Amino acid sequence: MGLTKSEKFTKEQNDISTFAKAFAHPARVAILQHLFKIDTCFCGDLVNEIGLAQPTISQHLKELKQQGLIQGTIEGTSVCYCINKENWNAMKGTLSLFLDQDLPQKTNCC
Amino acid sequence: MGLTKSEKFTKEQNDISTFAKAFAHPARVAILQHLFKIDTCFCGDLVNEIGLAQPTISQHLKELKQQGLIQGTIEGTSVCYCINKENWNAMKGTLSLFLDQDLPQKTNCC
DNA sequence: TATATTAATCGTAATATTGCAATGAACAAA
DNA sequence: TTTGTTCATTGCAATATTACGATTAATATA
Repeated sequence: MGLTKSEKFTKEQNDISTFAKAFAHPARVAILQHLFKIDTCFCGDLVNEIGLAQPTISQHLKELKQQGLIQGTIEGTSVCYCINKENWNAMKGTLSLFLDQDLPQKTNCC
Repeated sequence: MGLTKSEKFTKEQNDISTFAKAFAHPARVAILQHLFKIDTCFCGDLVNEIGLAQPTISQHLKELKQQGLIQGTIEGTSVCYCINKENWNAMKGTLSLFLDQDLPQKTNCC
């Protein structure tokens, strides 16, 4: 069917999976890494940096923007993107709780 | 096209996105959380715990197993699943490096 | 005004993912 | 041996994702 049954899961579980989806594609990972690395606000050379077509990059940027992980402001003909630090930290908090889970102390049985 | 162009990205970028894909679905998040919570090795009531059909759960388990995040051993007619702690920690390490990136100290320009 | 630049959007094609009914394989128990 | 239990696999349908050419919108510049 291809349709995730979100209503079967808790908000936390849906949040975690939605955050994960945000960087479940290497192009979006590359975009985010680049925005972190560049110390001036970054605009449109992501297309050169990453080897994908402009509409493709634009589409990935749109997804990241919808998730709130990045934000963009128009500057003349170009658009200036950067990390939304607040939302990034919120994501980090949610995912850290998930990743840092501890196993009950026992000898693994399998 | 629907085909990710993995060859355009670094191994690290592909690793991060592949790990993220592992829990980019709430059912897999729920499975992992349950395996963490249960203090005895877990077998097959994931189907009851989560409200999806047995083949669907089985398919999600297969993906998690292929990623190495869980492992299963056969016990009679049932299969005992648990977290592969070593690989989980490896994933945690890779993702933490990504999530803990710091922005260069500057006033946000957008 | 005309032209160039930048980036979003539209439309489309191809592949991936999700979900489940039906079936099969392995084993336990009667 | 037959029956029941548990879980994997197969096959299929529906939706989602990825990618890009063509176009559009907005602005800057000549």
